[in-house]
Amino acid sequence: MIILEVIHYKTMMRDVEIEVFGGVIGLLFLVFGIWLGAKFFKKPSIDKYDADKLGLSKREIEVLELLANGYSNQEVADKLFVSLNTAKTHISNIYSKLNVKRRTQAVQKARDLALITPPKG
Amino acid sequence: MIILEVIHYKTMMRDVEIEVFGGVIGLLFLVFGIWLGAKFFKKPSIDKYDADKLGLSKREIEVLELLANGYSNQEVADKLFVSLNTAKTHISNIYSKLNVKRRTQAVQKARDLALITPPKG
DNA sequence: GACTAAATCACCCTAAAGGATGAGGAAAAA
DNA sequence: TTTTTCCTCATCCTTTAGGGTGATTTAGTC
Repeated sequence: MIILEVIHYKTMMRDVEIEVFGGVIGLLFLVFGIWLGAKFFKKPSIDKYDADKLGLSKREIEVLELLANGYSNQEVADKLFVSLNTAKTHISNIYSKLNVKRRTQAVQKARDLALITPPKG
Repeated sequence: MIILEVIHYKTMMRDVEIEVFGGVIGLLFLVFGIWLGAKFFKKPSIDKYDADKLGLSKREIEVLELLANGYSNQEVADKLFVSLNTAKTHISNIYSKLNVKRRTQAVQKARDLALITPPKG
């Protein structure tokens, strides 16, 4: 293994250099460890597969995320730079595809199916 | 620093021992890194928030649960065997106490504060 | 007993949400 | 190129949600 080879080569160095080297190696493992920790404990992103199965478009997922964050129709429209009518159309289409009748149900179903980013944490 | 002292002491060891030592040190940093990564990226476990601090009554928590399950005002009323007006009053009071303006925000906040039963698990 | 909080219900009104439908343009797929 | 999907916006209409206020009853507290 390359790293161990380098460690072996290090035996020719002076004492101060050895300590610095050890620190660098430790730092590398530390960074790698943090990366591993983040990889396995960080919240998962949206499941595009399920979204496709329900026929939800990219825009609709976007709207769904906003609904889950408590935005009103008008706020969704402002956020996406579209008219209120457009936002309402998207929302209505979402209800149809999710087979629900209200936004709270849509958000609930979206959470269950992991269609949206989970709540903060 | 203790670890660096140990690394220094290591210079008296034989080559094979050096490699093993390096692996151990790396492993320690790795574990520490994973711990760090988990600490900052893992979803924190929900501490049981004191509903009393928000002044939410038992009945209001009940209503909140129903809102989180996507019920309409009328359905909440039916579920609790009260009038629609009563349900609306409870809901309005909830909004005031949670300092929100819409039901989706109330549900969101209730989830964040673990005031209601989590969706799953 | 008086005080307080909680739960209940009512009426008024405005704002927001939702249903149905049509339609035009852009982009991708056939 | 034709078709289809998506995004966009619109109008009309109904239903639901929400804000404000006041009132009654009951249960627990001081």
